[in-house]
Amino acid sequence: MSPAKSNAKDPAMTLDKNFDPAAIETRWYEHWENKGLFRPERDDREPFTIVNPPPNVTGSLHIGHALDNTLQDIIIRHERLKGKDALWVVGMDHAGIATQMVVERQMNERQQKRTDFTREQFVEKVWEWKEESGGAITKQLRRLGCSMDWSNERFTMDEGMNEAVLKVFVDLYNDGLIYRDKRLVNWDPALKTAISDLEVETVDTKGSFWHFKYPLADGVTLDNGQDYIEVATTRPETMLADMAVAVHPSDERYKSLIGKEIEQPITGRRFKIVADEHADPELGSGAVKITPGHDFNDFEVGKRAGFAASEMLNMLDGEANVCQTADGLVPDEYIGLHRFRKDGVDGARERVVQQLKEQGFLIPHVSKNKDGEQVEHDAEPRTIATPFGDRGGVVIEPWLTDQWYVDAETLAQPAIKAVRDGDIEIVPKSWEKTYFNWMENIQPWCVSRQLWWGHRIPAWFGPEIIDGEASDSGSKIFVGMSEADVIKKARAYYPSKYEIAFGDTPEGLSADFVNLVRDPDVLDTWFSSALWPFGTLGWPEQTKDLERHYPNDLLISGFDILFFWDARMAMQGIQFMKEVPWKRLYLHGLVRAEDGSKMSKSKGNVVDPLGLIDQYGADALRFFMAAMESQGRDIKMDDKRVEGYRNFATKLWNASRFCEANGIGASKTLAAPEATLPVNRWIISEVVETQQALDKALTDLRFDAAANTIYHFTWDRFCDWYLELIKPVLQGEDAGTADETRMVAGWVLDQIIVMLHPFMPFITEELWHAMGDRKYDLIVAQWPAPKAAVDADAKSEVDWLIKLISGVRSTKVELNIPPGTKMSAHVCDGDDHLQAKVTRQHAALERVGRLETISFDPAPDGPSAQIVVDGATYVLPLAGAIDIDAEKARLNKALEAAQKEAKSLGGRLGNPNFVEKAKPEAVEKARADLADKEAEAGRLQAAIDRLG
RNA sequence: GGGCGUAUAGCUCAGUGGUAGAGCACUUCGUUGACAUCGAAGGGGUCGGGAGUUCAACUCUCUCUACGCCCACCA
Repeated sequence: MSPAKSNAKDPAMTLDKNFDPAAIETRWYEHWENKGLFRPERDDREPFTIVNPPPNVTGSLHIGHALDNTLQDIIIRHERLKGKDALWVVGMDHAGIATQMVVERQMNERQQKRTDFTREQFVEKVWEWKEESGGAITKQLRRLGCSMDWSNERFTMDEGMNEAVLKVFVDLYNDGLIYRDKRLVNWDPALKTAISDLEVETVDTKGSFWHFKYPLADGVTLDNGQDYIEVATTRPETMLADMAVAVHPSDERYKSLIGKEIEQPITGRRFKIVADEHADPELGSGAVKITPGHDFNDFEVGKRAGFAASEMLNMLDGEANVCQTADGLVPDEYIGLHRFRKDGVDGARERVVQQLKEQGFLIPHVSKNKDGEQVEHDAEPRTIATPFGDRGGVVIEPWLTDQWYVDAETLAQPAIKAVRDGDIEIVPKSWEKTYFNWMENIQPWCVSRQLWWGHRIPAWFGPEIIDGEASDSGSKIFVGMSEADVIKKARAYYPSKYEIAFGDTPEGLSADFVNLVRDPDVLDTWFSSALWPFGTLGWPEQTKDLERHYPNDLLISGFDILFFWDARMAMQGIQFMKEVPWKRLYLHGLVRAEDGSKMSKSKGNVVDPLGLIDQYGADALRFFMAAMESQGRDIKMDDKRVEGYRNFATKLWNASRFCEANGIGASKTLAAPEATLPVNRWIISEVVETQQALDKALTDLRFDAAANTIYHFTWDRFCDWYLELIKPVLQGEDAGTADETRMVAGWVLDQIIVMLHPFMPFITEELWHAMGDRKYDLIVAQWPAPKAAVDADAKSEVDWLIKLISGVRSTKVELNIPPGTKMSAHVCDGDDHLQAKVTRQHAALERVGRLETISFDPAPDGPSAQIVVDGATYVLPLAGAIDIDAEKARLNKALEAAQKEAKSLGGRLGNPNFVEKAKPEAVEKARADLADKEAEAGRLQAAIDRLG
């Protein structure tokens, strides 16, 4: 059964004259999927497993996906063809922030906002959006030809994954590996949520460095009588929450001031000058203002200075507008201002600078202008490494909040060991160092997000019992798989006089009941995707899939998510499965624009893979990705190259048409046919070598080498030589050899189709069926098993044939002889062996080489061209006038090349050190090569002499 | 500040301890029924600079230069 359409002009031919990818791709994809061929029943076979990095439900296929998924599909199709129970797990990521943003944006367009709805209503709307508009990418992955197991498509928020996430959270909590802590987090004021360190992108931006006088209180002065200490900052607005000034303990200038106080000019707050190593005497004035609530360094300094996190002043609200600090010292006119200039309105930063300037506390920056005159500025211009949220796009604010943290340091240890011990092999190996470096310096992972879309944290807060009575602290935490679970735990905690109730809003406590309020936060999306390798296989249930397919064999991902995803899978996988998630981790690079720059929407240089598929076909795009993927390098986009692989597909198409027209069809055997003709034995040998090279390349994850191997075999060996050489056989009178050749050619074409299938699944499936009736589809066919060895004699004979024909051709071009001219040759120094070869190959020599006769008689006198191949000289008499000078020049060029090589080899062999110290094989080879080259030079010289 | 990577033909890139390869581009020729999305034949590189190890280095080591990326608390 073949869905191939047959609208060929020639009714005897199945294949159209032209190959049109668009005409076959959809058809074959639907065929495979409908027949369930992406996951054939193979419970008895060796499993092979890859999980696909779940794309965002909001996403659409970009060029990076095309690369990532092509590579995975090549591997999974290869393993499937090798007969394994190949499983490629697929699904989508709920992408908390991204998805919530998309839905909120849609609401904004309708003049609505998230907070117009209840949380439940909003989440319901997100689900609706997901059902209607989400997952466009899954259709696009199908267009690329990816053979993942759609029948078990997963979602990071489906029931099974929810279960897994819950259990992981609860177990980690019970083991003390998840905890709640109050500390500074990266706060995104646009999204109003905490984000993890990894989601912060530091960008160099132009900023200012302001210098201020901080007046010393109580009439204290420096030795020089100065009544202030100079501090400098890039963030003057944080002065509203300054709690100290730090100087280096050994800084002589300020030693006397340690312990003395500052009176902050705007807030009037008094605080101490403290000694701390953090202050760098070399930098600025050597004194640094300390804002523990709004700076990561200052937070640490503040702790060392004796402030508890709960005492640290906060002056910003969730949207980074100024709010009153706990001590009430922020002047009213600042309350509500944005942290800095926004929408053309000055913010706290500008206001602070202005006020201090007016009060005389600003120390101007002095610089020289073009004319050498001194000019004063408010601040020194400076490049500042500024943190931005990777989603929200605004400057991140270090903000003091309570959040949930994963003890990544503990989880990292076995994950580090797994790579060290080789339980996980990272390919290319150079990434190991990056992995170790990050893992060994890993910080607590902030996993709570102040969003509505995501896995809600299974933690409930209740009043703490103090002295047998419920306090109003709300700081007692219950973590459980369900409310029932939590009730049980709460019951055990609270004295029996208390009833326990759940409520979403804390109510005033009555004497006889306590409210448990669920944490409103959700988990970081990466928290759930970290469980992908086992959560998708059924965990926490002990399913058969889990048993068979965990650990996965391989993970392919871009290096850009090594920390986000790969490393966290390693940690969680080992923690919960006691085994690594995958045996190998392959990291590929980025696909860059043609000019080498990073593709980005803002630059407008994004290449749409679907456009390339439309233009050149999915097969061509896939082959491009494979051919360009060499380990450890980014890929530069190159349309011309994609076009080249489209041409390759066309070439194969036409070769198949040739076969079909000549009665060559589907092979009946898996093993190579028995063959007698050298050309057939030769091509079988080439298949054997190609298959070995291809398997090795794929095992080594050398996609480029794999692609090039099959490309060159198909085009250079099979099309350019084999098909040409068998033409005379197919049209010859000997029915026996013609039949043998048809068998062999059909078998070789089958091997090509199978070996090429992982790279170009569509055209190969089409050809597979077009070439004859098949018992099964190519996608589940068998990988080549030629059961044949390389035939050295056949190889040597065909190599000679190719050299001779090539020699004749280049001679003609160089002597300006029309290529179609038929010639005859006389052999000098030929032996019986050569005579036998000539006899066997006379048809090919005549048809392909245009040598009508090859005589072993001496050549007649007269003008001739001469070719030296493998120890014999072929003299080609020329009918017309020969350009003697051109022929001499040609022969001389060859002679010089041979002499040059002979000289080099001779020189090497003349060096006693070489003969003594080099490997014997190397010496032996040099001797043999020298003999060959000298003989060749001799023949060429003789040929030149003959010309007179 | 630390780490990693890359520098090979006009362009994009492979490559091996023993005198350099591919695709595209370029030149010349070609419509003998698979293919002009093609065929044939060519031109083109002191393998970033320097030093070292070695009989031998494009390949190993060091160093310099240029570019790229990642991580990091310089107010």
